[in-house]
Amino acid sequence: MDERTMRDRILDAAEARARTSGYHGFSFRELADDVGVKSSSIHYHFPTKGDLGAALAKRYATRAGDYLGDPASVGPEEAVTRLTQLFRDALVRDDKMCLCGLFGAEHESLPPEVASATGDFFRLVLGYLTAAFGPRWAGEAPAAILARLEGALIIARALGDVNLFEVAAQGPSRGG
Amino acid sequence: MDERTMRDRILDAAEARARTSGYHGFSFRELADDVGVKSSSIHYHFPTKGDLGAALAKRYATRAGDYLGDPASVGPEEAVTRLTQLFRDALVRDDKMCLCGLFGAEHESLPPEVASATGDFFRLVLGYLTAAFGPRWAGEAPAAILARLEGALIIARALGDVNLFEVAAQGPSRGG
DNA sequence: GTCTATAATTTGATAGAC
DNA sequence: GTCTATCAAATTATAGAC
Repeated sequence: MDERTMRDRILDAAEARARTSGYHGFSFRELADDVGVKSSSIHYHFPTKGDLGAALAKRYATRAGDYLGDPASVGPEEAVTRLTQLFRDALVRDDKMCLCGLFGAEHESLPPEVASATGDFFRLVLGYLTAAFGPRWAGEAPAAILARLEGALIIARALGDVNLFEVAAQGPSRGG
Repeated sequence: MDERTMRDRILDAAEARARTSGYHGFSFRELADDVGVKSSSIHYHFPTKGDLGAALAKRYATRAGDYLGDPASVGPEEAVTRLTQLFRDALVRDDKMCLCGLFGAEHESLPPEVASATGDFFRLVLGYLTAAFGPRWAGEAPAAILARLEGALIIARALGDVNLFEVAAQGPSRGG
């Protein structure tokens, strides 16, 4: 049996489509077909597409935060390793974009509540790295690390070459 | 007078919208209104949306190549400087995404001809950096530099903070 | 080359029965 | 909570007059 709530099943279907096509690239009808209900039932759980998009970004950020854990107890290297693995999972395990990377690229065309929740994801990750690095950190800036991972995902997927992600994710520290 | 050809006026309007909303986020009707014609006239110049999207990505790549110049005559530092300025212009001057960064994120949901032309942009830039760096280059990999710039654009726009682009674009070489 | 007109489909969203 | 039925608007695209 499917133990997920209908709300979660809808969010799962929406996330899969949004991470492939973006906010403007999926419809309530498609989600309804994916889940096996009618589109009016989707509207019962999420009155508007903006509501759904915002819930999508919020759940995505919450899950990322849970995966990354407490920055105070991981240390700088482990923090970067965990974040890198989060993006590698998106590429290899899910074969999908980072939801908020794609929403971030569409930022100006999103309903305000979706744009806001997308921003929260980036603030969460930057805050995580900043906290894990501590005030004495002299290495690559949190924004540079996160940017590299978002971009690496795009390039690797656009060129169909997983290794390009590893090359880009490796960053400045090239063993040699 | 407007010296641009109708084809270019359409591409200009389409680029502005695509760089804000993505491939799935604009319509022929909107472009027609922007340019001041009917949507059937847009179809005369670009029979399908895929034709338009591919032309968009091709023109974008060509212009980027013209801006970057011959890699054999610029040297590694100047090559990175020029590429960085290309992305800074997108953020500050245009207040738009990189067209191919957004198309790349939507890659799996694009018509084949658009996905292909988008890939050409990334191949062009990576080839440019690779050529400018030469075989003895031991610094940051071309894919890492390009990834950082694409991601920096997304993050800076999503958080409405131009300085985040500069921080991320700065990369590993932090003067201190 | 641009227009009017239109086709066929899809979109986000609502009303009301069950 | 899901359904049927429906809406008004928008979508990509085509046919044919001018």
